[in-house]
Amino acid sequence: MNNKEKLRNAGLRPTKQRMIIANILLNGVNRHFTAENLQNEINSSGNSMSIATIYNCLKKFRNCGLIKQVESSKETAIFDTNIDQHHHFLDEETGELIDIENEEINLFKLPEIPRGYMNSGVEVLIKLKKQT
Amino acid sequence: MNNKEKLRNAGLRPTKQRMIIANILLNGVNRHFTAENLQNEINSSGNSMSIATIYNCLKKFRNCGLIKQVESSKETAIFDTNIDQHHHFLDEETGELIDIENEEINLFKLPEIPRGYMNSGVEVLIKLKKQT
DNA sequence: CAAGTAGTTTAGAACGGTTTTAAAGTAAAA
DNA sequence: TTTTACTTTAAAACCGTTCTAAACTACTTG
Repeated sequence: MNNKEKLRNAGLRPTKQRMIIANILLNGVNRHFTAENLQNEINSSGNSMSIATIYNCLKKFRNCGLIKQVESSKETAIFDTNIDQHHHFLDEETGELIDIENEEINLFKLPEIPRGYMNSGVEVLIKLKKQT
Repeated sequence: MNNKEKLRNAGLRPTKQRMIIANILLNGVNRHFTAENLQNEINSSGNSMSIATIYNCLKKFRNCGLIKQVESSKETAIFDTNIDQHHHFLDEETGELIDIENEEINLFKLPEIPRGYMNSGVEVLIKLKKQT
C-alpha cells in the first residue's frame, strides 16, 4: 500500500504537506524523532513547512495510529514510527532511545488491572548509564 | 532520622524553604505531584515560596535521590516520593498515575544491555483505558 | 466543469511550564 | 565577627507547543 492510500485509509486527506511527511516517516525504517528533527529534514530536502503544520500532522498521524508518541520525561515530545508494542532503552545522559523488540522481554507476572479499566499497552523502559 | 538530618546527609543546607518542602514530602506517605501542586500546598499551609525555589529544590532533591521524577510524556514534570524501584499504571485520559509495587511484576527475561552501559533501573508502565 | 463547503495550512501571537538573571538574603566557615 | 559560599526571589527570558483567523485547497454536488 502506498502512502496516499495509507492516509486515505486512516481517514486523512492526502495533502501535499502530509504526503511530504508520510514519505519521510512511513518508509519501513523505524526511528525516533522530534517535531524539530522532522522540520530540519523537510527543510534540507528543499521543502518547507510551518512548525504548526508539522505538529498538526504528527498529532493526526498519532491519533490514527500511523506513529506513536514515546513516554519520556524529556522536555520535547518524541515520536516513534515503530507502532508495534515494544520497549526502550534510555540513555539517561543523552536522552537517546533504543528499541527493544517485544519478544526480548518476558513479563511473567502482571498486577491486577484496576476495576473499570482495561490494559491498553505495556511499555518497559530500561534506563542506562555509562559503565564506570 | 529527621528531615534536617536527611538534608544534611544529602549534602544540602537545611534552609527554611527546603525544610518546608521536606516536611510536606518526606513524611513516609508516597505520592505523585507537580511543582504547581506543591506550591498550592505550601500556600494553603500559610507559607509562600517562589516557583523558582520550588523547582530548584525539587531538582536538588531529585539529584540527591530524595525523590524521583517519573518518565511520562505529560507536559508537566511529575515527581514521586516513592524512591524504591517500582512501576506505574497510567490513566491515559487523565494522566493519573497509580503505583505498582516492584513485586507485583516479574520480568522473566531481559535483553542484553548495550556494550559500555549498565542497567540503572527498569520501569514498567501499564497504560489504562476506561472499559467499554 | 463550476460552485459550494468542509477541511487544511500558515505566520505570528499566545500560552504554560521551566530556567535564567542579578540582586538581596542567609547559613556556615574562618 | 567577618567573610565566603550558597540560596532565595521576582521578573524576565526561554522554548516547545497550541491557538487564531485569514488564505488556501481538496473534495462534493449539481
